[in-house]
Amino acid sequence: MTTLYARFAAHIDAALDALEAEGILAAGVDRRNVTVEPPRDASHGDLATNAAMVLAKPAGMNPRVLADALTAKLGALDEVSSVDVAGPGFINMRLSEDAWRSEVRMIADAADNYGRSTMGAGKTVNVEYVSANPTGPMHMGHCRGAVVGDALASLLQYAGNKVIREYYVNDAGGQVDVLARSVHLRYREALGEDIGEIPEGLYPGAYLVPVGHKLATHHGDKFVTAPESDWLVLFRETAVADMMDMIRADLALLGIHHDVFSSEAVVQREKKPEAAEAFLRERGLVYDGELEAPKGEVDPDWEPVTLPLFRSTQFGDDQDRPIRKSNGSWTYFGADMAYHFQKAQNADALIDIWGADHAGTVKRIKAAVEALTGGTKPFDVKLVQMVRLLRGGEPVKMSKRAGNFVTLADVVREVGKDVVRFTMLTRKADAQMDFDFAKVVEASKDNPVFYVQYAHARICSLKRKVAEAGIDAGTPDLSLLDATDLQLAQLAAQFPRIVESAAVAREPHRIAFYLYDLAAAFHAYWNAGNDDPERRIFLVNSAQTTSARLFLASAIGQVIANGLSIMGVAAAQEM
RNA sequence: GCGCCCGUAGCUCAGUUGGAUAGAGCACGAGCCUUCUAAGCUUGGGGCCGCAGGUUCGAAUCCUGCCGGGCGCGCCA
Repeated sequence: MTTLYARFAAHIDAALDALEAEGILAAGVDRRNVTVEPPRDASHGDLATNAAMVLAKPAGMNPRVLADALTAKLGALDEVSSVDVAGPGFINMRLSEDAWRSEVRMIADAADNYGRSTMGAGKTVNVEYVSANPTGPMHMGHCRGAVVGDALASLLQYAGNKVIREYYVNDAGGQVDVLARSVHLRYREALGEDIGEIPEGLYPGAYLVPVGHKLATHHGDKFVTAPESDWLVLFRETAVADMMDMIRADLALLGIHHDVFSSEAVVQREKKPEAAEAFLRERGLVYDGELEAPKGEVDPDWEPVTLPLFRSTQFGDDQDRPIRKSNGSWTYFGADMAYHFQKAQNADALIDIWGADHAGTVKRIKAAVEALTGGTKPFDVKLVQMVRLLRGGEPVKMSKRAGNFVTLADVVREVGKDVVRFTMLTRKADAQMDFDFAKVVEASKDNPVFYVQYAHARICSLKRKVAEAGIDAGTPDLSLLDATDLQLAQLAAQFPRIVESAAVAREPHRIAFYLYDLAAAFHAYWNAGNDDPERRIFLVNSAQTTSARLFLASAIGQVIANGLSIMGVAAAQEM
């Protein structure tokens, strides 16, 4: 038993096969653009397909002729009550009520698995997200990418992919040396020294105090006056490890757990960049050359230097990119390139979630992945736009310098994990968004989190009431569901295709918008009972109808719960 | 100067990958609670989908050029 939309896609495919066998349709015409969807206007029918229009031209046929031939086949199906051709060649189908009833039953049978797809065919997708520098706690700047990446990973799993959730720890650059020096100050402080103001350029945050204490406890004062070379590595590794513990704890507050943490330092220690460079040099994709002077503001200190450059212009970049600095060490890009090569070894496809401020480097890394994998590993970079933090419409002031940035932990503590996660998914990732502390906790339909939760809570409440009344809802007679009831089923039946299209587009926000629509339809259904008592779900005088409608309502609740689970949001039992 | 993203109702945003008469919420107007959660529902007005061309049966969606906004353009990370 397959879901309704999947089944009709198969029906249409079979009908086209039959037409090919009968010689009506030329064989081998590409069917990829054929779709089955609900028509925009419900008066057109329950399902529509564009098959005739899409296939007519490549098959050298008149769309109406093809549509008529298809119509004859589709009209013969038991589930179809009527078919007609409209406009330029749309085929509109109206389904029997039993088709929708059986979909309701299917939701109940599949339960937590309703909407799961095999589309991903078990292919492994590596999703790299967060990857915040290990120099302090998570702040709100990291939040959206974290939620979008995590929800996308869940979505892909739901759509049939194996998923690796990965975090790239940038523990090899200059910023972790700065971290180590900042910790050295805190270490001296822990030993009783008055360190005064934290100098410009070091991390001022108090979160480094415990790291200093720990080092003081373990090592006493032997590094106080020692040269930096004696303690830098130890302090750096200790600090990074502690920062990563903090970050993991922060992510756990959002329900986020990565499978793999990859260290940039380890990538370098294992000579991965050297291997990548050698591979690319062999193919003439790395060469020694000079960079052009930067455009825009003229830097008086600019001097041309010969560096090993990756030929990213060959893949559409504006400029070839250096993989090593003049001192011989790896650039961020040089190491990152090797890191992506490493990820590609264990996955069929790669996805990175980046902040929009890194948009400028997308081309070079895509170029590198293409060069290193010969284009065999699809690789997407999803950019996540900035979030503006507001409180009652006023921007929240933040200063990184002063160390008073808004931490993720604070926000989760204030408004809750579910609100943060849902809200972050109520916009396309590449659109800027506002996050207003006042609005996201508002209990109104202005706030989609509550609106969707409320629908689920109402359904749960209903189940409790019916159970308390001692009605046996075990074997409902679904023939008691009428056309009005079944409209809800039609919307619920779309869930599997929403999951698939969201997974293909890599846009988890579509789940949020769909759930909002479904919740709206349920609230309307519920309220119909306020105007007309006969339309209530719980009818005291009819256990039969009550159990049928409760079965339907439970199915809606199931779909809401499944959607929320993809988003990582709890389905409220009561509110 | 160059690159990326964006431009849809007064405001905040969707728009099923090119489909039929472009949709929600907020705000504004008019209604709906003795009984399943009114934290809700019903209903009205409101649009040159930034502009101009192009591609085709068909464009908010794809291409080109403008206009306007955001982000980014170092051997940083």
